[in-house]
Amino acid sequence: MGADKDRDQKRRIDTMEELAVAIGVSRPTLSRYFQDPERVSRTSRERIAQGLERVEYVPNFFATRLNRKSTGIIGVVIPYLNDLFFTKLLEAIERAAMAEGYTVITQCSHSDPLIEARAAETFMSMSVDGALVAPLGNQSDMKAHERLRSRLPCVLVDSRPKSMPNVDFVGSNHVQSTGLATEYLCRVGTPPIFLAMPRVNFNAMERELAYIAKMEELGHEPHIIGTEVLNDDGLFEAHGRAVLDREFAAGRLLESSVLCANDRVAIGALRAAASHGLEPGAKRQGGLRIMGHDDYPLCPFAVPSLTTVAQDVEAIGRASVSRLVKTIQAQKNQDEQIVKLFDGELKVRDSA
Amino acid sequence: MGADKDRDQKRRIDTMEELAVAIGVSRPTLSRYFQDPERVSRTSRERIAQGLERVEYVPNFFATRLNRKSTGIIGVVIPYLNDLFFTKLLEAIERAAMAEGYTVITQCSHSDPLIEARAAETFMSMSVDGALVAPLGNQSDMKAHERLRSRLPCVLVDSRPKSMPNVDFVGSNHVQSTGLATEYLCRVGTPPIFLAMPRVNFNAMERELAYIAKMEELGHEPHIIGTEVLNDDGLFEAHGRAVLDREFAAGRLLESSVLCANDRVAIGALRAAASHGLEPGAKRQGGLRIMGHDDYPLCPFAVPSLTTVAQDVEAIGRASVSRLVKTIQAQKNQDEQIVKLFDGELKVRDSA
DNA sequence: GGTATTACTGAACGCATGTAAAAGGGAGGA
DNA sequence: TCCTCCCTTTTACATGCGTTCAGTAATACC
Repeated sequence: MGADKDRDQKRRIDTMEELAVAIGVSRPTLSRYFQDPERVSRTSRERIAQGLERVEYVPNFFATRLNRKSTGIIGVVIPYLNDLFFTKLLEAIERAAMAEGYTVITQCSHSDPLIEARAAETFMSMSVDGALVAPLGNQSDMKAHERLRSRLPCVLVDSRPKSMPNVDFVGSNHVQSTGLATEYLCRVGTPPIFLAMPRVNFNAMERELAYIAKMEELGHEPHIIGTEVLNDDGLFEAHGRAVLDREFAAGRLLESSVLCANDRVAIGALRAAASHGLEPGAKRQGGLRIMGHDDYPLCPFAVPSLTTVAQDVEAIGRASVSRLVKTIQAQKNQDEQIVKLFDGELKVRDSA
Repeated sequence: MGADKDRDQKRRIDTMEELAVAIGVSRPTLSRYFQDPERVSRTSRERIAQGLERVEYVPNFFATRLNRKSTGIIGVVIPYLNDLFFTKLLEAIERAAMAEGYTVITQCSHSDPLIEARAAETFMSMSVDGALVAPLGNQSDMKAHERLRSRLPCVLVDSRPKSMPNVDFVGSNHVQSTGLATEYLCRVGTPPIFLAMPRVNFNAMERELAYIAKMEELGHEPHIIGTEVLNDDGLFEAHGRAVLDREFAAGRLLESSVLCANDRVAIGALRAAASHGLEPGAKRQGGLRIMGHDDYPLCPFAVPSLTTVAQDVEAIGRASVSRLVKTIQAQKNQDEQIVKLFDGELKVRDSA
């Protein structure tokens, strides 16, 4: 009977005040209990625990946050969702933040600077303890970013606008990773040309420059294609396919090494190669090779499987949260800026 | 000068009270202005607007929500992020909700019933106006779902647990879509076998059953493989590859039509086919065919490009928001339950 | 047994805003 | 000029809970 009553319909209680009279302790005692059960005596603790079994009560999120010095919330801004790189990053961030005891509120910019700026406003109005920002890129509203930074601890993730050089940053070492890829391709075949992506973010430029630097270091002539916008849907895959379709149709690059700015571009490139009857791969000495960057989750399942250089997304997520939490707990903004770059790791598969 | 001052450092104001004295109107007038500028006189309106130009002020999110009848927030629960289907759904939902003037708070279950239940708790404690729930599946904590439903308007999206039959639901008509795919494959080649996915959610079962029904309707013997869990990473692609690797290695299914439970499984299947030197496609009459379900964004870029049946994700997102908003505005829960299913659309490409 | 110390509790106040009711103020009509 | 009506503003109270601090009970010590 009692068990049935428990299971079926507990008495619903809306405020801590009601709960206090229902259990027979004072409201402040309950407040302390919810923040940390150790802060009340053992007897009260047990009494409250038993009381909570018999009722249905959820503390009001807004009321609890309103009057606290720390809201326990971390805000995350990401540019868009339809990319498995960002979703992996987000999952890593959420796991790390959860482990540290923070609540994560994510806002997606949907590639729109206005929405990104509004997300910053939202976080300020929520008094989040800190923010992790993967910025849109050149189009970002820098004033909004600055306001956010002036109010609360911020860490940039993945991409770092040149216009905000003295902010904490966690991302990939593109000089190393792109250099590694370039070097690998030079070693196993002809020096690569670089299939760029439209310069929507700063990583795009960084990788281009890293490619050029490594090529010159190795004594080769750099050659870049695909910086122009060819398709309007904004899909990286469609871009890669369009660029290589054009080249292959003109009889160019049929025996080249092609280093793509990222894996999604490379997947489009693979598609174009297949359409033209080409089989990119390490097996054919001197023939067409296609390589990506990032280690997108689908790489092992591409046809042929895509050789790439992996970003350590998990580590980037963890490190960014770790740094942010440290800054938050230090109260004031740390004096020295931190820039943490993770090296890429070669993933040799079939395509190069 | 004045412009410079504006641009550089506006006076920062923390509370509405301060703002009121700074501008010279009463605080409640400001409150009404922020909710709807039309609710104050034109003179006050202009005065406030001018005043806001000169200061930096963000209303406190928690305080504004605390004492309102409606928080203007819609909560969204999705099972995991590393799937472009859900990210597309989420984008559609966010766009639609934004257009309706709602703020969206998304919580990801990370495939964990505990986290899913906690997300429900969070939404209750935030007094969200309503919730859109894409449930985890069989493992979901049904009691948590029920509590959520008893407190606020809910609409299930994408997947509907059998244990909650009388809740509003918006999703795909799998009987129609899977039937369409089955029929198509029967028409252009040999009757398909069905490559299932582990039965993590209810759509998996629905599609299996729809396949069986259509096969029997057409007078063919249904044949299902891949219901067992073969790999531990939980990736659909790896599952599809593992199942077909095994079959092909045993010399089975080399000339069959294979209908995959979803596109990610199919992408793994394509990978397995390539590994065994097979070229699935409509071009070879009577030969191996592979077809998916969903129209995952990468389908056109697969090698060969993947024939599939598209779910209208955009429509599902819009309809779910629309229904939820309607329920919210009707105050009380609507009497009649609504189930809205969208038909799938055939996307014929190269693989089948 | 008495006193000093500690641990815990609860009354009172504060938080930043929403909101209903009362006061104000201006226009229009007599 | 005065009064009424309508709209706006203001006053006052409400929201649900964090937090401080004085008071009290419990414990330790002599």
